[in-house]
Amino acid sequence: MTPMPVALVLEDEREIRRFVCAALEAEGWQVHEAATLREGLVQAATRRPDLVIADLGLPDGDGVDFIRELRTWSGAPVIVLSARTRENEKVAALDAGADDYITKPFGLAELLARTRASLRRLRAGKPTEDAVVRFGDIEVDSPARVVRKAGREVHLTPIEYRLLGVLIANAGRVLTHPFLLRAVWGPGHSENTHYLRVYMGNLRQKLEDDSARPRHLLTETGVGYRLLTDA
Amino acid sequence: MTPMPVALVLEDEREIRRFVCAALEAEGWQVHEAATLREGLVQAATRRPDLVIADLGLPDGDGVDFIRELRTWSGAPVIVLSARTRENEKVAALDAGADDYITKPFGLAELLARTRASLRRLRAGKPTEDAVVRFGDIEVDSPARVVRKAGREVHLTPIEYRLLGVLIANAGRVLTHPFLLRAVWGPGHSENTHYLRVYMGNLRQKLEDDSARPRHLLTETGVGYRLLTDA
DNA sequence: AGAGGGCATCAAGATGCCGTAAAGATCGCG
DNA sequence: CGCGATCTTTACGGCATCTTGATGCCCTCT
Repeated sequence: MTPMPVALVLEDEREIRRFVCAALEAEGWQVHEAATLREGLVQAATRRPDLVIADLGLPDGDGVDFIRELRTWSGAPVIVLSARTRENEKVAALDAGADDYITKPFGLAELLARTRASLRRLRAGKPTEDAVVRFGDIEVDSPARVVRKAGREVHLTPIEYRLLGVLIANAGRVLTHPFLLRAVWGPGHSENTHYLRVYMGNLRQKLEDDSARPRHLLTETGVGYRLLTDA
Repeated sequence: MTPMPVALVLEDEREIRRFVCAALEAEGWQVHEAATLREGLVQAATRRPDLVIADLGLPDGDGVDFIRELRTWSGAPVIVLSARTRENEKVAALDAGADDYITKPFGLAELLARTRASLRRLRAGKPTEDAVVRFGDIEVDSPARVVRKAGREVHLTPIEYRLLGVLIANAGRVLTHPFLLRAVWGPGHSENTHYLRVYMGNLRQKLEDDSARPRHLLTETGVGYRLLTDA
């Protein structure tokens, strides 16, 4: 992967596909293309991409199925391209294992920024486990179960801490409401979205400088939340 | 430790136990004995041995569990005695934190050689783990098994002392209820959270200035307890 | 401009955990 | 066999946390 990262672009509209491919190639990616779900799976299996960019609306099937299938054997990051109109499809895709999403129409800068983020996350691997995680002036000491902000210790309740832990374990990814609810409250509570609003509010209150304008604990309207560790 | 090193022999078969103890005493060790896992943990906590020799097959549990529990608060070298020749048993014991492994039947010479090696390593390696721990006006003298507050000696019962020992060994980090219960009462008592409330209460009564507003023995509601040594 | 959905914040119950005291049960020891 | 120390268990008041509902803002669509 190190010499030349490999990307797979799965998109049926020829024009968009060319645009995305050109942008990635200019950034130093080796790009492969596919226009159908079926071809996408074949390409993914043969090319072993380090990154997949996939449209959801494909002629021969749902992009969500593609992701679910891919996830059975590959951990490569998947960025979803989606039209704004289908909000719940976005959620389904993220729940199926997508890492990020971009709403059409999108700009070049945004696309490249997200690919870089995905790649960075992949390279970092997972030395994130039980070490000390830092972002901004925040410090999460997992072995000690202690959180500090600007050196001063911050007390978190059990649920607050668990929620933060899930966000950290998936830093940079967009996590859907149902995913977070299942992860923190367990199966069966996958709908009380209001819990999340309250507890994300608490976390912001305790960790962000300006809880009204968060820099790390971000809201993805209609979809979920995301922790940004580099900002 | 220099005057007379302390050893703990954990072995259920009376004959072997006597044999090992006699050998160690002849070598200048002060020896304590235990025949069960539970008693072993109690002895280890109260005697603070410099060396532990443990059988794997105990009437009330697996010796591997003993090692794992011991390792949560003590770094003393552990030599395992075992009739089990299987490779994975050995690996399990060493993974749990054992330092050496002797297969039964074994000769006196071999046993003594290994104990000497342990002792040598102990003397050389660590300039004695901080024998005396201080926080606030409290002073815990581990080798002497004595606790003082503001110079005056405080009497602790065995359980109180063991609980304090585990907290000190993991100072600064939050210890969950099950963890503390296993470490102090042994495996199988991991649910009686109320024990902890009672004994933390006792410790606070004896050690804190204002037991209602503790400065060192802190509670993490819904999670566990932790000892703050700098405050 | 108005309606509606999603979000943030606040604040009041409801819940379950925690601390304290004190009464049994157990053990070691003389 | 009895006594004291320690451990275990029970009971209960108080409090941290969780849950739930109400309110207002912002954005989007009609």
